[in-house]
Amino acid sequence: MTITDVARAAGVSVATVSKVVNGRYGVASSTAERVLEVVAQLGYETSLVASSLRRSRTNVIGILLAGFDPFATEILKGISAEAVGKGYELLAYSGAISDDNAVGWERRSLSRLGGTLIDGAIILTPTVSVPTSSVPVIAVDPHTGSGGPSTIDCDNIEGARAATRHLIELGHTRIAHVRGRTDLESALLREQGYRDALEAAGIAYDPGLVRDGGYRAAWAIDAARELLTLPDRPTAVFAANDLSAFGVMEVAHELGLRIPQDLSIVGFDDIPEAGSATPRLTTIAQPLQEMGARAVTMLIALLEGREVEAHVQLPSRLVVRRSTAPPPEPNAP
Amino acid sequence: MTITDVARAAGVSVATVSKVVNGRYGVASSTAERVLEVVAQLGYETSLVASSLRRSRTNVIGILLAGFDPFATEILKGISAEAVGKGYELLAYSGAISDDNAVGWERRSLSRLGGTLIDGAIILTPTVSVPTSSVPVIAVDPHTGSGGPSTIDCDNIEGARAATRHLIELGHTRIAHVRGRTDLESALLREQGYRDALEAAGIAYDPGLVRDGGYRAAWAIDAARELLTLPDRPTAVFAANDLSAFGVMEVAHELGLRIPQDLSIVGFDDIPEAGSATPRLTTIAQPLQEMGARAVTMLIALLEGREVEAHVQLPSRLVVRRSTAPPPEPNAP
DNA sequence: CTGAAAGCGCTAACAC
DNA sequence: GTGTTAGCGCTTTCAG
Repeated sequence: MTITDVARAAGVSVATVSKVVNGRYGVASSTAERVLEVVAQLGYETSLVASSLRRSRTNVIGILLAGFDPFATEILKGISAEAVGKGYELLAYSGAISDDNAVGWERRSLSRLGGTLIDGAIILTPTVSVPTSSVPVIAVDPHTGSGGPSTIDCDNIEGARAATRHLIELGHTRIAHVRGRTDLESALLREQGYRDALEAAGIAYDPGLVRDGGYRAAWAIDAARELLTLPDRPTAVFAANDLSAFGVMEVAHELGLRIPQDLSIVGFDDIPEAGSATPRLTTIAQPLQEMGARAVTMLIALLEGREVEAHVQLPSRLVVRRSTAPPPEPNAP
Repeated sequence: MTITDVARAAGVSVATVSKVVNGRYGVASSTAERVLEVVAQLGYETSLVASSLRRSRTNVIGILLAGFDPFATEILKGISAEAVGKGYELLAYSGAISDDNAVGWERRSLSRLGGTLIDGAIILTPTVSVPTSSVPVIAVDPHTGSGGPSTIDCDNIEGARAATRHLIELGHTRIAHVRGRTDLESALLREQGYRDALEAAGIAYDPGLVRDGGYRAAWAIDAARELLTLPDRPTAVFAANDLSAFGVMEVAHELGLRIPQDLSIVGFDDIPEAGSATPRLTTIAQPLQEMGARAVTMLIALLEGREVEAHVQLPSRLVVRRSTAPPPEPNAP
């Protein structure tokens, strides 16, 4: 089903079909009518690939991501809701991820799609600072905050402080931290917030209570196993994201520790799964859908030649559920 | 950044660059080395668009959907997890949806991407039976069960029976149903299951207790408003999906009805949001991620020329949470 | 108003 | 081993 088939069936040239399909002027209405009829009958639809190779605009917004995890899909929901009715198509692309290309996928994806297929891109959690590209770009939860494209994130440092403070206020003093992906700024900021809150409460920072979780449940499980089998094990864990928190919960369960009686856990993100975990996870909520919506608004502004802020930060918020409680042995005065 | 730039910089022809980049034989290793160096330096990446126009295979799996809603994203998670390491890239595409193209988007998307950009497609909840297409297709939660591509769904009818039976066993007799999208087979089957269970319990089917919800919260809200302001209002509602159930919950709240004391609600799907609703929603769980995973397995089989089942049905399962309880005034014996 | 022709970036025959 | 050439399906001048 190509434009040539249509042209042949309608008895006109491909050029004419192209004009009709794209609503260009300079075609007799009788001809246009006949062509449209054939188009409808044959079910012809212009090929995105071929037209994007020739055209400068495609009205397609690309969303570049490393995989469809709960964090990414939550942002996608916001993007999708905001984009509806705006005349853009959405194309979420996840390149083939393997170990040797785990870093730098966003640059690869961008050059693979950019320039022709998509008019602009929203990149979710880029691992490296995104290079100046041929198309406008918005980065969500970016690598570094300066120099690159406009970025959107939430108040990571204050969120982490609030999480840690919550545990301190419950009476915890041995608070572990399962760190995020150290190549992301958000992970660094969350660790910083954790240390800030500790310091503000006069609790000494203990590097032995911090482990890498890489924002992934699998890694967090290893981290948690080390942490929770420590001679003087922590009574609370602040995990850098909800997925890590789930990993910690799993290990706690395995070890026979009750949550929250024996171990308190706080996550970060507030993905929908957090609310339905057992017990329901106390966490720091990021307005993920709103972040996605803002990304769309900003990208469309860019596409229309308007200026946008270099950086948008949305507030984070502590959501107390059932995974946190005072420590088993209250610190006697 | 095109292949021509690389060729010029390396002092060779574009054909040679193409051969090197694609690992074809017939290039001196010294030349290959030099080209690779330039490629790395310039950060060149072959354009998906251009190569797909020329090539027959792209190693890209397309996922065609109407929008990134919780149902679709849950399946995407399963697809993504299953596809990792299999050498395929994922491209989730949502065309610009508007009112006049709400039906038939899958055919349009398929012809827009098919043939060149993607090797095969997974279509989520197609509104019409998918035509024979140029590429292999798997449909999830399809329109009709026969004639078209291979399909995947869950046991909708038994799920709906279980949902209704659960309400009946709690003592409800006035059970309303908020119907799904009537263009989808799953919606029809769920209504059938509802009627089956009613009949099995000797409860007369009352058409006045059934309303269209279109699988959408917004529509379900209208439906619920009618249902819950009925003179002899139902004491329980079976909503065709979780999103509709949320709509019903919202109206109940608005009307001052307590859930589950005054009104019991059962949903369908068990999206992550169901577990974190207040109260937590009793629902029929579909193995959404597994359905996505199976879709990938089957599509890859098709791409490799193997045969696959025409239809895969996975079990559904009642998950009792806090939104269901016996009716306010027990039916006195 | 219509069609012929060029060319988007790339790959695959085929010459050299 | 390497380069030249012909298209993939489409849009866009530019003649007719």
